[in-house]
Amino acid sequence: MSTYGQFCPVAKAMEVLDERWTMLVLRELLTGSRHFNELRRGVPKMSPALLSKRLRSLERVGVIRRSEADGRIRYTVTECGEELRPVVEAIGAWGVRWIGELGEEDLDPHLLMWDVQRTVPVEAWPRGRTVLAFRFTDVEPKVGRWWLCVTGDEVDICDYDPGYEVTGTIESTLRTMVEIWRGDQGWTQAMRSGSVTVDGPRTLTREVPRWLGQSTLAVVPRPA
Amino acid sequence: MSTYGQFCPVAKAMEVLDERWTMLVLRELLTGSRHFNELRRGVPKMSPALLSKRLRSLERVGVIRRSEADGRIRYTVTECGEELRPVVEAIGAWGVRWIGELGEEDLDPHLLMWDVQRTVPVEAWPRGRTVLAFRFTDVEPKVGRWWLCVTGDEVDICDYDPGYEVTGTIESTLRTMVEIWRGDQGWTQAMRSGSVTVDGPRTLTREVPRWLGQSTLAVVPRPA
DNA sequence: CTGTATCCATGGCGATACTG
DNA sequence: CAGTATCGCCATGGATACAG
Repeated sequence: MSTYGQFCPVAKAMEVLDERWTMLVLRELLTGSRHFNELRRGVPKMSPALLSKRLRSLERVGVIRRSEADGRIRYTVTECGEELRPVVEAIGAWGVRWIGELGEEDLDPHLLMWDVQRTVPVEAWPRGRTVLAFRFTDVEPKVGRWWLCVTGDEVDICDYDPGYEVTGTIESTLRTMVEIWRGDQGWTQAMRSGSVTVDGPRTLTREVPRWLGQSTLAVVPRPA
Repeated sequence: MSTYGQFCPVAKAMEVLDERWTMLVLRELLTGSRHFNELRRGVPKMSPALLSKRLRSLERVGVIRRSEADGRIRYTVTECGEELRPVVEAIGAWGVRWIGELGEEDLDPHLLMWDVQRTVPVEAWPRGRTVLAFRFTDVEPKVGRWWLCVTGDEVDICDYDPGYEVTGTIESTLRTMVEIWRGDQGWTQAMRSGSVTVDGPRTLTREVPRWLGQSTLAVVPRPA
């Protein structure tokens, strides 16, 4: 961790926070990830060695606590770490407002479906098993087909056909789905314009937007 | 500028903001610096080449605007940049609360006196010329003696004796003065304990704390 | 005053494989 | 599950000098 040689609190804070990946690890911790491999899912392009190193840094500074429970290692956010939530939120709000352009390389389907999976409002779904298939038309089939299975309170995401009867299929480009997730465009607009199509029972078109969540930053108003 | 390959707004924002020095340059811009060498005074340990590079990045993203006025180049914060103020403030507030320990290398007297100079509440000072001498006992004399001259609205800081009659002398370690500036400890406490001594007319002891400013983050309450 | 130009070393980080 | 180990690159950024 290199230093700035300044006593300014912003400088002292950034000595920790400006290291590559750190803020994203923090984001994961603050959204509830507590185990190593759980964190990895949120930052899949980060090497495990580096993640390990960052976790140590954060522990040293006092942002997280490392403990063992049930034979598993658990990382929990301390009070000090919890107070970084406003920082992460402020950065996110600024980012969603001012960094609108996404490169192709930002459009990671695994990340999107992982986000989708963990924000499914199960209470809005039917009680029995419901399977929603996703089809992204602009990426190679291997990462373009997903199945979201909701059974009671249980939510599963698969990148292979789990074999259950499919209730409906959502088709769009990956980019469109990401933009909807981020709140850059709305479901209704996208469906009306045809950039998203929902195949299945007629009622599904109305259900889908209520069955799927969005980024917490989607509600942030955009600059005029 | 390296990328994270994530569509998350936090990730997209950090692609810009996590580069070394960027947040400190931003801090300077948001506190009113508009010219290259003015910015340099705020980040003296940053090479001019790198500062130039960062300014270009920030301009490309839309955070600042580069313009020419009176034959000088001027950097102004855009609306996009202005909206980073909450981010910088949140980071500063967290930093002053949780990163208390300062290394010797953080104690830069030039930076401190530059800060002191630009936050002098001139209206609290006498109308005529007043000169306050600073003496830091724990650093080499070359950077341990300073003269703060306030004449009407004009404030000057010198690292050499300007020759005017000295109204009073403040003596302490550099560390103590930095801590007072940051709000880690109060003037009254420091003077009572003897870690700061004020030499001059008897009233000066009461005047000095009102003549000198503090970091804007000094008022942030500290963790119990 | 406002930067550029150049050079060089470092070490951060990415990639991959492997382990208790 | 939760990391280590190793390796090697190249880009970052520090230093210095110089220019319009």
